[in-house]
Amino acid sequence: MLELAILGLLQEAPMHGYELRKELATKLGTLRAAISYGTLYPTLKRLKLAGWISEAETSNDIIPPMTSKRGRVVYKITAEGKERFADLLTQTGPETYDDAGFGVHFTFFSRTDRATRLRILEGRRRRVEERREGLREVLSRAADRLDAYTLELQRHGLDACEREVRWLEELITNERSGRTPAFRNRAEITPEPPRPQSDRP
Amino acid sequence: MLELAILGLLQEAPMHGYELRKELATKLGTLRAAISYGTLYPTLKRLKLAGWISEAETSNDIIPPMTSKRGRVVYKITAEGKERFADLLTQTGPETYDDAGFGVHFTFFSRTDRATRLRILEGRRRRVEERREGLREVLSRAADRLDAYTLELQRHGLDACEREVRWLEELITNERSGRTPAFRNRAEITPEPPRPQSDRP
DNA sequence: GTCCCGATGTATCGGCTCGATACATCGCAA
DNA sequence: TTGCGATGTATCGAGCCGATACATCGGGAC
Repeated sequence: MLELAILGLLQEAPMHGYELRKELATKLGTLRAAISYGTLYPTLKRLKLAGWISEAETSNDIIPPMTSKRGRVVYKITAEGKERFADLLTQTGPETYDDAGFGVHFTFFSRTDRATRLRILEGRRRRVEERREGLREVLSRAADRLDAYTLELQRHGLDACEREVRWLEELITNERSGRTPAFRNRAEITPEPPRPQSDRP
Repeated sequence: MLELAILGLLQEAPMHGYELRKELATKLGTLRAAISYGTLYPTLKRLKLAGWISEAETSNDIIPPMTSKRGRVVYKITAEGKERFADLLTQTGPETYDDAGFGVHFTFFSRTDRATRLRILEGRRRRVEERREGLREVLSRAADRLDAYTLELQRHGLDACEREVRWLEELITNERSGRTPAFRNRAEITPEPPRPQSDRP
């Protein structure tokens, strides 16, 4: 999964490890806090060894922010890497439908075809529905065996599942009807009834 | 975290691995699908080595469903294990506030004191609020740099965060006002005030 | 002036966890 | 009678995280 994410980001621009991590954090921030270095650097090594990525020349610095030339290693994607990316993006397995896998695939949805998008959305929906049914099962069958806190947790989980299923169904409908980029057609991000902190002068 | 969960379950009744896994799946099913055997059995070994749990005699079978005496190993918690459980339940660190840790702690909330419950609820709220702020940041600052799908994912994540914060605040209010077992006051799943878990014939 | 801290940057190590796999027994149905 | 699914214990490889180490740079405190 991390492999897919790295290839996807490097396809946009060459980057070094530190930058990749930050980019990963903002784009995939929905799923995990940030990838750890203990994962990132060995993976970069592995991808380089496999030939999907290669070190870019440090001479012409594409990246503006930093100045001098310490150890910084800039990677770029290779032609084989692009093929690999396309393959990974299209291939689906069970791991495609859990939180991390779905998030990464979804992030790169604009780079794949509608059929794949639909397949993944429906697979994810199936997965969440299974979880939902499991929770309903527990709540209806084992409710008397569980204490109030455990029950409350299950209810909250059930709620989240139902909400996600609805979200997925909306997205699926959009895909089917041709409106590719899914979203709330509201022009703003903030319906947000009360007044949180969205005032910016 | 798994350690805490196992000790908690074994405090209710002696169990063997397979049973623990099922119990884990229903009680903590909200967080993860089910713990894998590759994790469970080594952990049981480790806990036994540490002295927190011990093998129960297979002679008198406490568990009704199964019959004969294959390899089945039934574990029970030791006195040291109970202390350990109480410690783990009270101690809080950063890992207490991520999904898995919070879920396990919450599941055993009825076995700890109100002060600890409040501390954990507030810690979790802080954590989710941080994530929420991060997402708002991205949505307001980097919105033009991201494609529609990525944005939609962030929005969905933000939504989930806001929802969880509201849920946590409700729970915190309940705790503060003395209404210990948190719940929707709907009668549907039994208010459950007068029956903790101390019934064993 | 200098000294320390936080951001930038690469890298490794131990430990937890998962998924796959292997092996073995039991009850039941084709 | 055969064989399949549930029950049950156990190991292995690989991915990932958190902690840690090391090194440079810019800027603010003193």
